[in-house]
Amino acid sequence: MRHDSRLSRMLHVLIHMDRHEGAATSETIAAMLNTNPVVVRRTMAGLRDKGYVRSEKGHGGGWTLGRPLSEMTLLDIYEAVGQPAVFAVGPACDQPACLVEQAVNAALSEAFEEAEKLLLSRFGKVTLADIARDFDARMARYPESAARAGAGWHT
Amino acid sequence: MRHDSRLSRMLHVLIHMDRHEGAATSETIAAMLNTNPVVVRRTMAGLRDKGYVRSEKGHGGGWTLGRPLSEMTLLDIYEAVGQPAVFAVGPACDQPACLVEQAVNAALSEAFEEAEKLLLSRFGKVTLADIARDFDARMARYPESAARAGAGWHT
DNA sequence: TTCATTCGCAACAACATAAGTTACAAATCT
DNA sequence: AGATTTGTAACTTATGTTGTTGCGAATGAA
Repeated sequence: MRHDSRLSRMLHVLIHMDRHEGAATSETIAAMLNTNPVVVRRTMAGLRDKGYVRSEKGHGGGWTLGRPLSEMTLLDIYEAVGQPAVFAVGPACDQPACLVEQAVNAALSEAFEEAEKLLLSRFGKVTLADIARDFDARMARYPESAARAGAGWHT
Repeated sequence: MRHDSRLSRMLHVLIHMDRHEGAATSETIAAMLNTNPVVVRRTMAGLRDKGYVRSEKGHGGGWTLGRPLSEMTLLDIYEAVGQPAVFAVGPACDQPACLVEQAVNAALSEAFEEAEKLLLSRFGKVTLADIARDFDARMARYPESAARAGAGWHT
């Protein structure tokens, strides 16, 4: 099963937007993510609905941040992109009549729910500003990449 | 993304096999899982390779347990079915040149790895005998289902 | 006003993967 | 020999993410 990369992509975009003056068009963002402007609009729509970004039509329009990175957590963005299923494995049947299967589902659910709880709780504690800070640290460590990274919109 | 149900199915089958005398054919198992004999053989092949089950061809052949349920953990079976990807969400790119994306991947990986570690560690602590015991408890609580559940091969 | 720019959205195609199916060979037992 | 049963390859189906096309609506500039 190919995994869902929307969360990763949106985090990437948001941090770039924070480091960039003015609005970014879907076209620009798509080039950065190696994808299509329509995919960008589709995915960013969820973030717009929650107020994390704003969009403007027409000349000079595009996408801008709706609030500072310090006020967005991984959990916020995860939810804004549609709370995709966390796990790629799950039960064969949701309401099995078979008691064996019920016991199996119970054992699996318990483990999965615990792991999901941990994951989301951790997501809730990490802000995009934290990631941006890590980016700054990486840029300081690798000055040869810094030129590219600091030059605005890029890969 | 539809999830992978192989782990769930194999746990289900193994416990039924434990409660059943003699070999079970792929046909019988497939009927129980509402699937196809070939899917059963394909999935059980992994368990056979690890010795959790044995298969015999020809008359009176079929599948039997290779060791007691108390000596199989959820982790064992998870690995035997091919260690499917645990998570349905992941990075857009595995080796990004972009330092922002690297920072994003690092933040996500850290959270995912921690959750996966917890999940697999928990899997390692649960034996199939534990699940079978839970099944016994459920059967005691719901005697009306017990007749069906105890009658050998069923759904 | 007219025109270029840009988002919004519906509809459809491409692609990946789990699951289901068909067909046949090989092994085993009666 | 013949029936049963697994082993496996090849193909099809189903589902979900991603990619693409097309067109409408809004915005700003000339």
